[in-house]
Amino acid sequence: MLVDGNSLAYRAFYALPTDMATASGQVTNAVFGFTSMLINLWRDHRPDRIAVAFDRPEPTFRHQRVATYKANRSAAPDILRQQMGLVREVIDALALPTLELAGYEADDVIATLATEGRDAGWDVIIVTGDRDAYQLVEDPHVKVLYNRRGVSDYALYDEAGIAKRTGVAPARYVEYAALRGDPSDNLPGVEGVGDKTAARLVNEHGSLDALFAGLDSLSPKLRQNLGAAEAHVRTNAEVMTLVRDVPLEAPLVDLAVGEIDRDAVRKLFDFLEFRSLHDRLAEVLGDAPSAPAAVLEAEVAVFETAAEAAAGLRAAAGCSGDLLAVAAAAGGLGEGFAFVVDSAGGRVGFVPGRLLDGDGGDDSDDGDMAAALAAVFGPGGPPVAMHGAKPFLRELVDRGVDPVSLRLDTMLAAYLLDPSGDRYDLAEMLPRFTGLELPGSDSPSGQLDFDLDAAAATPATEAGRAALAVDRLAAPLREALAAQGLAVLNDDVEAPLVRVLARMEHVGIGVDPGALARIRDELAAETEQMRAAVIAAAGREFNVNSPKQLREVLFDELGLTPLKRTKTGYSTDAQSLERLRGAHPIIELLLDYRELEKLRSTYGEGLLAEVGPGDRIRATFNQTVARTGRLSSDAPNLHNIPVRSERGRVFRTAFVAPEGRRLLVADYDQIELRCIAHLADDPGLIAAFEAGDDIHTATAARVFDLDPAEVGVEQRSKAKMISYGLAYGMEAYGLAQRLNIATEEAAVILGAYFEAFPAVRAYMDRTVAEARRRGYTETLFGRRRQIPELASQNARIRQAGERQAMNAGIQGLAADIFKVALVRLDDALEAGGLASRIVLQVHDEIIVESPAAEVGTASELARAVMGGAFELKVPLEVDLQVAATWAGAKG
DNA sequence: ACTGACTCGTAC
DNA sequence: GACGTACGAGTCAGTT
Repeated sequence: MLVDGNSLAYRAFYALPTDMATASGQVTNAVFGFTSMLINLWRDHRPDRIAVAFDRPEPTFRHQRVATYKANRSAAPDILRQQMGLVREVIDALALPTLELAGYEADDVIATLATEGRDAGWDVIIVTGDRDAYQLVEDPHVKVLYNRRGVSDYALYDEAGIAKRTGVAPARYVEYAALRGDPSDNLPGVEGVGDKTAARLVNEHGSLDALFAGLDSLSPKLRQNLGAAEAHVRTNAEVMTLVRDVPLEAPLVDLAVGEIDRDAVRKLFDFLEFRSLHDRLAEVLGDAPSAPAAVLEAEVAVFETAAEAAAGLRAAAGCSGDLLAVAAAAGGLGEGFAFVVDSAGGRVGFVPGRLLDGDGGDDSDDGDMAAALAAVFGPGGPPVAMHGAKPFLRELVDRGVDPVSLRLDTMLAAYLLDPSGDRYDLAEMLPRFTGLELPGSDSPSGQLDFDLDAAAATPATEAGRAALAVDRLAAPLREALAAQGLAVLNDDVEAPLVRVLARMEHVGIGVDPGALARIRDELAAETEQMRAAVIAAAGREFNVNSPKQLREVLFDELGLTPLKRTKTGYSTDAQSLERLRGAHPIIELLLDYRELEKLRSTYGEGLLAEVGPGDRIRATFNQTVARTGRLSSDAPNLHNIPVRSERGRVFRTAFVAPEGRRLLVADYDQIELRCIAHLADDPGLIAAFEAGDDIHTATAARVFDLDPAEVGVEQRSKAKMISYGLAYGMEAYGLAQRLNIATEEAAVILGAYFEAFPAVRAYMDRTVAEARRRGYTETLFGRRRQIPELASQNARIRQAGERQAMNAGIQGLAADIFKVALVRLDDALEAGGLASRIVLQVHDEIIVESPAAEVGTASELARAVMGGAFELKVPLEVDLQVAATWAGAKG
């Protein structure tokens, strides 16, 4: 078996996602795919010998013969090249011989050995993704195993197989390929000759000599094209013919397969985190199955009395050692929580919830328990590690304990290491970072696991295992964070932010349910009227909320012209309806109905359903959801409360400060555009901000080369649109849609923008290039985001990845700055001894509920803290409003 | 009754 | 195909 190493690694790289990486950040997709294929090949074909051939970087005779040979090849991405060394290490560990020779390609080496093997009567299988090897196929001894796509789809071709695939016999493959050309090697074929014609010509004439001698028998066009191309077809043939007598040092028979160094393999596979591959390899080699991963064993002691529990907690609080690992029971603090008592011994204590609720025994030692909780989690307590700590912290806050001691949240750490996950659970993380498994998880043997412990798992054992898992994860995660430059972001921003968010969730924001209900009721009455009007205009009853039924009405029955398609049919979205305005009275009615119904259902009904005790809404703020580092909000989502439309904005009047208090609304002015100015270091954009005037007017002045006083409304609006679209990688087409102008015109404006702010374009290009090279983007704070789409072969997916890359650095930096401001403002309000509380945040806006007497102080703090959260090359300006409701004085 | 895909619309 | 990041309401088809 002769393997083309470069070809296989290349295939593997493009077949597998580049977010496949070890905990320390080494991308492994190519080396994984390569290794996986190698193991499969071994398993399926059991060769007596295997050798792997590699290309050399030096030019070959082909480059000398054809100056443009492979000139169209772009360099392999860094993240592939990095892995070639690892591919070699895998081969070495498996003790397979490798071959390479300056001046020759891997194919030539393979051709030489294949020829030698054939002559010696051996069966030879050539493994490659390069079609040139087809010429080597020869019944009955030489076959090609051609890797089609992915890492597991390959076909074994004999002469008939090659003939079926190409239309010619292997012996004629070179002539055929010379005629059709090889775009990947930058060898053009004959104009007008593709697969089919090339095969026909070769089959009818045989050799190139015969073909060119018999041109007269061909159609005029073909004759002309062939005649014109004769020289380079002959050159193609020369270059495509593989060299069968490469001067190798040793003959085939000496290509001994060495003894596999199982220790080295284990070490390397451990480093690469190839656990399943290691098992597969062991199976193929007939080794005894490797010992199943060690199972995490926690010895859980359940405290029976409050006094016992308090003593245990105090002892834990006294241990000034490493992180104290804690885990709540699945039902939350009310059900109990566990903490690690003895890390080395795997001993864990569990405090049942009943002890916390003053039900702990004959004597009432609630005070004792509360004090003990505070001693562990409050000021002066030991550093604590948890997994997904926020709900627990929230419950502590609910119970009057101020939880300040969280240092590591393993879920947050996993998010920081790779924010693209959709969930971060302990059972998955533990084996990935430690080689341990939680009891009851699927065993690698694949057997059904009727684990009695798992079946009988109680809240105590579950929480105990979780606490110990957190304990075991702490060190490797800290290492991984440090290795990826994420330690500071974690320690100074994300981990402290958990408490800030827990406090915000605890406090909630005040609402006026009466006002909310009135808004809802009015909307309900109006939507009903609008619904009736739509039905009347349609001429029949139907469900207006159903896009499917609406499609039938608009496009089948009323005969309106559809403008846009969705996956399932014509689109009825607002943009399409807008363009149909005037075509039928129903359109206007529909647009009004949609607006009102959206407000009624999502915000009217939705918000009322979330009003809690004290007339306050307590949303959940998610810290591990948004891929860019932003926060998200749910139950309810308070990040999309309407503001742009008059009707929608009314909901903000229902978000109120209680009697005697005010809402202080502080928001960053143009933070993302300021981030762009800073990151791009664009003198023009920076100057536009420093001028302090209206940024969009200043931008328009530069783009259209005008005095700011001369900038018209239209021009300002165009500049504004570009500025907003910039962070999202908007193109001319998108701009044209927004401005309702021709794409060509939009392209001109966009061109003028980038001419006025050239460093912005340079920044965008640089960002994409760097992300493509590294496989991830990084904000100034070191926050990473993996973008595997950048390596996609699909242009649409790749371009989407490019826009994500451009956006991540910008939106991410704004998010970093904002989070710093949140943490510091919460601190500052507390340090100032104020009763003001942060009650809400919306990406660039912080809302503080402040006693009337504190409003001045709180405002100053907010402006100072937010404005000083990070130093950019442009000032960070903060707008402040104080009002009784979120609607405020002005927008 | 539940779930997930889909469409649509709201925010920054 | 064309503007990034979220969440949620409602419809609809399929499953339990």
